[in-house]
Amino acid sequence: MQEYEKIFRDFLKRRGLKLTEPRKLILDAAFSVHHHFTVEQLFRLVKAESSLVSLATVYRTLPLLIEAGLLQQSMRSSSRDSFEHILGHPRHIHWICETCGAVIESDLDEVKPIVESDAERFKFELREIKLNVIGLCWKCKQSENNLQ
Amino acid sequence: MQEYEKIFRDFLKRRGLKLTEPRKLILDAAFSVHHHFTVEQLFRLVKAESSLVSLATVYRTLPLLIEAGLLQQSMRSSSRDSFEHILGHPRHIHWICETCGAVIESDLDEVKPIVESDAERFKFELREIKLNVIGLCWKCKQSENNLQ
DNA sequence: AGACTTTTTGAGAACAATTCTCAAAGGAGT
DNA sequence: ACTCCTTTGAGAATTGTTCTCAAAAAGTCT
Repeated sequence: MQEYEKIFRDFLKRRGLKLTEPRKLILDAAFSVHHHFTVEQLFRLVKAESSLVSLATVYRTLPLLIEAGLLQQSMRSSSRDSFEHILGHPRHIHWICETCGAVIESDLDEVKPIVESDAERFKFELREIKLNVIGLCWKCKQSENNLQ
Repeated sequence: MQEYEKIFRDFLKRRGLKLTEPRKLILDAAFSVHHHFTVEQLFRLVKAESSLVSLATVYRTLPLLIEAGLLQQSMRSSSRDSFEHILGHPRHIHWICETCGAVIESDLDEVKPIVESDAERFKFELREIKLNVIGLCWKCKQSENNLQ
Protein backbone atom coordinates (compact mmCIF):
# COMPACT_ATOMS: atom_id res chain seq x y z
CA MET A 1 0.00 0.00 0.00
CA GLN A 2 1.21 3.46 -0.84
CA GLU A 3 2.19 5.64 2.04
CA TYR A 4 -0.34 8.27 1.11
CA GLU A 5 -3.09 5.72 1.18
CA LYS A 6 -2.17 4.69 4.68
CA ILE A 7 -2.14 8.30 5.80
CA PHE A 8 -5.53 8.96 4.28
CA ARG A 9 -7.03 5.77 5.66
CA ASP A 10 -5.82 6.63 9.17
CA PHE A 11 -7.07 10.16 8.87
CA LEU A 12 -10.50 8.96 7.79
CA LYS A 13 -10.68 6.35 10.53
CA ARG A 14 -9.91 8.97 13.16
CA ARG A 15 -12.86 10.91 11.82
CA GLY A 16 -15.18 7.94 11.60
CA LEU A 17 -15.12 8.12 7.81
CA LYS A 18 -14.48 5.44 5.25
CA LEU A 19 -11.96 4.93 2.49
CA THR A 20 -14.37 4.16 -0.31
CA GLU A 21 -13.65 3.34 -3.91
CA PRO A 22 -14.34 6.85 -5.25
CA ARG A 23 -12.14 8.38 -2.56
CA LYS A 24 -9.36 5.97 -3.36
CA LEU A 25 -9.58 6.73 -7.06
CA ILE A 26 -9.41 10.44 -6.39
CA LEU A 27 -6.48 9.99 -4.05
CA ASP A 28 -4.54 7.94 -6.59
CA ALA A 29 -5.28 10.39 -9.35
CA ALA A 30 -4.07 13.29 -7.20
CA PHE A 31 -0.82 11.46 -6.58
CA SER A 32 -0.38 10.44 -10.18
CA VAL A 33 0.20 14.05 -11.18
CA HIS A 34 3.47 15.57 -10.17
CA HIS A 35 2.56 19.17 -10.69
CA HIS A 36 -0.38 21.49 -10.08
CA PHE A 37 -3.81 20.50 -11.20
CA THR A 38 -7.26 22.03 -11.22
CA VAL A 39 -10.42 20.31 -10.06
CA GLU A 40 -11.43 19.94 -13.65
CA GLN A 41 -8.19 18.19 -14.55
CA LEU A 42 -8.37 15.90 -11.55
CA PHE A 43 -11.91 14.99 -12.43
CA ARG A 44 -10.89 14.07 -15.97
CA LEU A 45 -8.10 11.86 -14.65
CA VAL A 46 -10.40 10.06 -12.28
CA LYS A 47 -13.00 9.63 -14.96
CA ALA A 48 -10.43 8.02 -17.23
CA GLU A 49 -9.95 5.32 -14.59
CA SER A 50 -13.58 4.85 -13.81
CA SER A 51 -16.39 6.87 -15.21
CA LEU A 52 -18.41 6.24 -12.10
CA VAL A 53 -17.01 8.99 -9.95
CA SER A 54 -18.88 12.27 -10.04
CA LEU A 55 -17.54 15.79 -9.99
CA ALA A 56 -19.38 16.45 -6.73
CA THR A 57 -17.40 13.70 -5.06
CA VAL A 58 -14.16 15.20 -6.28
CA TYR A 59 -15.17 18.49 -4.74
CA ARG A 60 -16.15 16.70 -1.56
CA THR A 61 -12.93 14.76 -1.30
CA LEU A 62 -10.49 17.59 -1.89
CA PRO A 63 -10.96 19.25 1.50
CA LEU A 64 -10.47 15.90 3.17
CA LEU A 65 -7.18 15.38 1.38
CA ILE A 66 -6.09 18.82 2.42
CA GLU A 67 -7.05 18.29 6.02
CA ALA A 68 -5.20 15.01 5.97
CA GLY A 69 -2.12 16.98 5.02
CA LEU A 70 -1.72 15.23 1.69
CA LEU A 71 -2.64 18.04 -0.64
CA GLN A 72 -2.36 21.76 -0.59
CA GLN A 73 -4.08 24.45 -2.48
CA SER A 74 -1.26 25.91 -4.45
CA MET A 75 -2.50 28.96 -6.25
CA ARG A 76 -5.16 30.44 -8.36
CA SER A 77 -5.01 31.27 -12.01
CA SER A 78 -7.75 32.44 -14.32
CA SER A 79 -10.29 32.04 -11.54
CA ARG A 80 -9.53 28.41 -10.95
CA ASP A 81 -7.94 27.12 -7.79
CA SER A 82 -5.20 24.64 -8.27
CA PHE A 83 -3.83 21.95 -6.03
CA GLU A 84 -0.82 19.72 -5.66
CA HIS A 85 0.26 16.88 -3.42
CA ILE A 86 2.82 17.57 -0.76
CA LEU A 87 3.98 14.28 0.67
CA GLY A 88 7.74 14.57 1.14
CA HIS A 89 7.52 17.63 -1.04
CA PRO A 90 7.75 20.70 1.10
CA ARG A 91 6.19 24.05 0.37
CA HIS A 92 7.96 25.97 -2.29
CA ILE A 93 7.93 29.28 -4.08
CA HIS A 94 5.85 29.60 -7.20
CA TRP A 95 7.19 31.90 -9.89
CA ILE A 96 4.24 32.68 -12.09
CA CYS A 97 4.68 34.26 -15.50
CA GLU A 98 2.01 36.84 -16.18
CA THR A 99 2.32 36.42 -19.90
CA CYS A 100 2.53 32.72 -20.61
CA GLY A 101 1.21 31.37 -17.33
CA ALA A 102 4.22 29.13 -16.78
CA VAL A 103 4.98 28.21 -13.19
CA ILE A 104 8.51 27.62 -12.00
CA GLU A 105 9.18 26.32 -8.53
CA SER A 106 12.01 26.87 -6.15
CA ASP A 107 12.51 26.02 -2.53
CA LEU A 108 11.61 28.12 0.45
CA ASP A 109 14.67 27.32 2.51
CA GLU A 110 16.01 30.83 2.70
CA VAL A 111 12.71 32.52 3.32
CA LYS A 112 11.33 30.05 5.82
CA PRO A 113 13.52 30.93 8.83
CA ILE A 114 12.70 34.60 8.43
CA VAL A 115 9.00 33.95 8.41
CA GLU A 116 9.38 31.56 11.32
CA SER A 117 11.10 34.13 13.45
CA ASP A 118 8.45 36.72 12.59
CA ALA A 119 5.83 34.17 13.57
CA GLU A 120 7.48 33.72 16.91
CA ARG A 121 7.54 37.45 17.43
CA PHE A 122 3.79 37.70 16.67
CA LYS A 123 3.01 34.57 18.69
CA PHE A 124 1.48 33.24 15.52
CA GLU A 125 1.24 29.50 15.09
CA LEU A 126 2.50 29.01 11.58
CA ARG A 127 0.84 26.30 9.52
CA GLU A 128 1.56 27.20 5.95
CA ILE A 129 3.62 29.66 3.94
CA LYS A 130 2.31 30.66 0.53
CA LEU A 131 4.79 32.58 -1.50
CA ASN A 132 3.88 33.43 -5.07
CA VAL A 133 5.96 35.72 -7.19
CA ILE A 134 4.31 37.27 -10.20
CA GLY A 135 6.28 38.59 -13.12
CA LEU A 136 7.78 37.68 -16.43
CA CYS A 137 9.70 34.50 -17.15
CA TRP A 138 12.91 34.82 -19.10
CA LYS A 139 11.34 33.55 -22.31
CA CYS A 140 8.57 36.09 -22.29
CA LYS A 141 10.95 38.81 -21.22
CA GLN A 142 13.07 38.02 -24.23
CA SER A 143 10.28 37.98 -26.76
CA GLU A 144 8.95 41.20 -25.28
CA ASN A 145 12.31 42.83 -25.87
CA ASN A 146 12.46 41.55 -29.42
CA LEU A 147 9.22 43.28 -30.24
CA GLN A 148 10.57 46.66 -29.36
CA MET B 1 -6.93 66.95 -5.59
CA GLN B 2 -5.78 63.76 -3.96
CA GLU B 3 -2.62 62.26 -5.27
CA TYR B 4 -4.36 59.02 -6.18
CA GLU B 5 -6.85 60.91 -8.24
CA LYS B 6 -4.11 62.56 -10.21
CA ILE B 7 -2.43 59.23 -10.82
CA PHE B 8 -5.66 57.67 -11.99
CA ARG B 9 -6.56 60.59 -14.19
CA ASP B 10 -3.15 60.49 -15.86
CA PHE B 11 -3.35 56.77 -16.32
CA LEU B 12 -6.75 57.04 -17.94
CA LYS B 13 -5.69 59.89 -20.18
CA ARG B 14 -2.74 57.87 -21.43
CA ARG B 15 -5.22 55.18 -22.40
CA GLY B 16 -7.72 57.54 -23.96
CA LEU B 17 -10.17 56.86 -21.15
CA LYS B 18 -12.12 59.26 -18.98
CA LEU B 19 -12.34 59.92 -15.29
CA THR B 20 -16.10 59.79 -14.95
CA GLU B 21 -18.22 60.28 -11.87
CA PRO B 22 -18.74 56.55 -11.19
CA ARG B 23 -15.02 55.91 -11.55
CA LYS B 24 -14.22 58.73 -9.21
CA LEU B 25 -16.68 57.46 -6.62
CA ILE B 26 -15.19 53.98 -6.81
CA LEU B 27 -11.69 55.36 -6.54
CA ASP B 28 -12.55 57.43 -3.48
CA ALA B 29 -14.32 54.52 -1.84
CA ALA B 30 -11.31 52.28 -2.41
CA PHE B 31 -9.08 54.83 -0.74
CA SER B 32 -11.46 55.44 2.12
CA VAL B 33 -10.82 51.93 3.44
CA HIS B 34 -7.47 51.32 5.02
CA HIS B 35 -7.56 47.58 4.97
CA HIS B 36 -8.62 44.77 2.64
CA PHE B 37 -12.00 44.84 1.07
CA THR B 38 -14.04 42.62 -1.19
CA VAL B 39 -15.88 43.75 -4.30
CA GLU B 40 -19.11 43.41 -2.40
CA GLN B 41 -17.89 45.69 0.39
CA LEU B 42 -16.57 48.24 -2.04
CA PHE B 43 -19.87 48.22 -3.87
CA ARG B 44 -21.76 48.87 -0.63
CA LEU B 45 -19.48 51.79 0.17
CA VAL B 46 -19.94 53.34 -3.22
CA LYS B 47 -23.66 52.82 -3.04
CA ALA B 48 -23.80 54.66 0.25
CA GLU B 49 -22.37 57.71 -1.50
CA SER B 50 -24.49 57.49 -4.56
CA SER B 51 -26.88 54.71 -5.33
CA LEU B 52 -26.38 55.31 -9.01
CA VAL B 53 -23.25 53.25 -9.48
CA SER B 54 -23.76 49.66 -10.53
CA LEU B 55 -21.91 46.55 -9.47
CA ALA B 56 -20.84 45.98 -13.06
CA THR B 57 -19.03 49.28 -13.06
CA VAL B 58 -17.23 48.37 -9.88
CA TYR B 59 -16.06 45.17 -11.54
CA ARG B 60 -15.05 47.12 -14.60
CA THR B 61 -13.12 49.73 -12.67
CA LEU B 62 -11.12 47.44 -10.43
CA PRO B 63 -8.77 46.17 -13.13
CA LEU B 64 -8.14 49.74 -14.21
CA LEU B 65 -7.17 50.72 -10.68
CA ILE B 66 -4.85 47.76 -10.50
CA GLU B 67 -3.24 48.56 -13.82
CA ALA B 68 -2.80 52.11 -12.69
CA GLY B 69 -0.79 50.74 -9.78
CA LEU B 70 -3.19 52.08 -7.19
CA LEU B 71 -4.70 48.85 -5.96
CA GLN B 72 -3.54 45.33 -5.62
CA GLN B 73 -5.35 42.11 -5.25
CA SER B 74 -4.35 41.06 -1.80
CA MET B 75 -5.70 37.61 -1.17
CA ARG B 76 -8.62 35.34 -1.39
CA SER B 77 -10.77 34.08 1.43
CA SER B 78 -13.96 32.10 1.32
CA SER B 79 -13.94 32.25 -2.47
CA ARG B 80 -13.89 36.01 -2.62
CA ASP B 81 -10.98 38.00 -3.89
CA SER B 82 -10.00 40.93 -1.81
CA PHE B 83 -8.19 44.13 -2.64
CA GLU B 84 -6.38 46.98 -0.97
CA HIS B 85 -4.85 50.24 -2.04
CA ILE B 86 -1.10 50.48 -2.19
CA LEU B 87 -0.15 54.09 -2.62
CA GLY B 88 2.87 54.67 -0.41
CA HIS B 89 2.03 51.37 1.16
CA PRO B 90 4.33 48.69 -0.14
CA ARG B 91 3.58 45.01 -0.44
CA HIS B 92 3.48 43.27 2.88
CA ILE B 93 3.06 39.88 4.45
CA HIS B 94 -0.43 38.77 5.37
CA TRP B 95 -0.76 36.62 8.45
CA ILE B 96 -4.13 34.96 8.14
CA CYS B 97 -5.75 33.20 11.08
CA GLU B 98 -7.46 30.00 10.02
CA THR B 99 -9.86 30.14 12.91
CA CYS B 100 -11.08 33.71 13.21
CA GLY B 101 -10.08 35.01 9.79
CA ALA B 102 -8.14 37.93 11.24
CA VAL B 103 -5.41 39.33 9.02
CA ILE B 104 -2.29 40.84 10.49
CA GLU B 105 0.22 42.60 8.29
CA SER B 106 3.93 42.97 8.51
CA ASP B 107 6.51 44.25 6.14
CA LEU B 108 8.39 42.32 3.51
CA ASP B 109 11.74 44.00 4.03
CA GLU B 110 13.63 40.94 5.12
CA VAL B 111 12.13 38.60 2.58
CA LYS B 112 12.29 40.89 -0.40
CA PRO B 113 16.07 40.85 -1.04
CA ILE B 114 16.09 37.06 -0.96
CA VAL B 115 13.34 36.81 -3.51
CA GLU B 116 14.99 39.48 -5.61
CA SER B 117 18.26 37.62 -5.75
CA ASP B 118 16.43 34.40 -6.66
CA ALA B 119 14.66 36.32 -9.40
CA GLU B 120 17.96 37.45 -10.77
CA ARG B 121 19.24 33.91 -10.74
CA PHE B 122 16.18 32.72 -12.71
CA LYS B 123 16.25 35.72 -15.01
CA PHE B 124 12.72 36.37 -13.86
CA GLU B 125 11.38 39.89 -14.05
CA LEU B 126 9.78 40.35 -10.68
CA ARG B 127 6.59 42.36 -10.55
CA GLU B 128 4.89 41.33 -7.37
CA ILE B 129 5.54 39.26 -4.28
CA LYS B 130 2.58 37.66 -2.58
CA LEU B 131 3.39 36.19 0.76
CA ASN B 132 0.54 34.82 2.83
CA VAL B 133 1.11 32.91 6.00
CA ILE B 134 -1.71 30.71 7.23
CA GLY B 135 -1.98 29.63 10.84
CA LEU B 136 -3.39 30.54 14.20
CA CYS B 137 -3.31 34.02 15.69
CA TRP B 138 -2.31 34.29 19.33
CA LYS B 139 -5.87 34.83 20.50
CA CYS B 140 -7.19 31.70 18.85
CA LYS B 141 -4.14 29.77 19.93
CA GLN B 142 -4.89 30.75 23.49
CA SER B 143 -8.56 29.89 23.45
CA GLU B 144 -7.73 26.60 21.79
CA ASN B 145 -5.38 25.77 24.64
CA ASN B 146 -7.98 26.70 27.20
CA LEU B 147 -10.38 24.18 25.79
CA GLN B 148 -8.03 21.31 26.38
C1' DA C 1 -24.17 75.81 -28.55
C1' DG C 2 -24.68 71.93 -31.96
C1' DA C 3 -23.05 67.88 -34.36
C1' DC C 4 -20.22 63.94 -34.34
C1' DT C 5 -17.51 60.20 -32.39
C1' DT C 6 -16.16 57.34 -28.90
C1' DT C 7 -16.44 55.81 -24.32
C1' DT C 8 -19.17 54.61 -20.47
C1' DT C 9 -23.03 53.17 -18.08
C1' DG C 10 -26.92 50.47 -15.58
C1' DA C 11 -29.62 46.54 -15.52
C1' DG C 12 -30.24 42.31 -16.05
C1' DA C 13 -29.03 38.14 -18.60
C1' DA C 14 -25.43 34.78 -19.08
C1' DC C 15 -21.73 32.13 -17.46
C1' DA C 16 -18.68 29.18 -14.76
C1' DA C 17 -17.07 27.30 -10.59
C1' DT C 18 -18.64 25.39 -6.55
C1' DT C 19 -22.02 23.71 -3.20
C1' DC C 20 -26.27 21.65 -1.96
C1' DT C 21 -30.16 18.29 -2.03
C1' DC C 22 -32.05 13.95 -1.70
C1' DA C 23 -33.19 9.44 -2.52
C1' DA C 24 -30.65 5.31 -3.27
C1' DA C 25 -26.56 2.55 -2.29
C1' DG C 26 -22.70 0.98 0.52
C1' DG C 27 -19.98 -0.37 4.80
C1' DA C 28 -19.07 -1.86 9.34
C1' DG C 29 -20.52 -3.90 13.39
C1' DT C 30 -23.66 -6.98 15.46
C1' DA D 1 -29.39 -10.49 7.56
C1' DC D 2 -30.38 -6.17 10.31
C1' DT D 3 -29.33 -1.60 11.73
C1' DC D 4 -27.23 2.71 11.67
C1' DC D 5 -24.36 5.82 9.56
C1' DT D 6 -21.82 7.50 5.79
C1' DT D 7 -21.41 8.17 0.98
C1' DT D 8 -22.78 8.69 -3.59
C1' DG D 9 -24.42 10.44 -8.35
C1' DA D 10 -27.10 13.59 -10.75
C1' DG D 11 -28.80 17.50 -11.35
C1' DA D 12 -30.61 21.71 -9.27
C1' DA D 13 -29.26 25.79 -6.89
C1' DT D 14 -26.17 29.28 -5.62
C1' DT D 15 -22.63 32.62 -6.00
C1' DG D 16 -19.03 35.47 -7.86
C1' DT D 17 -17.93 37.50 -12.16
C1' DT D 18 -18.43 38.82 -17.01
C1' DC D 19 -21.09 40.08 -20.94
C1' DT D 20 -24.67 42.51 -23.73
C1' DC D 21 -26.95 46.31 -25.46
C1' DA D 22 -29.40 50.38 -25.89
C1' DA D 23 -29.17 54.80 -23.82
C1' DA D 24 -26.40 58.51 -21.71
C1' DA D 25 -22.25 61.18 -21.16
C1' DA D 26 -17.84 63.20 -22.40
C1' DG D 27 -14.59 65.20 -25.51
C1' DT D 28 -13.63 67.45 -29.91
C1' DC D 29 -14.39 70.25 -33.64
C1' DT D 30 -16.80 73.80 -35.86
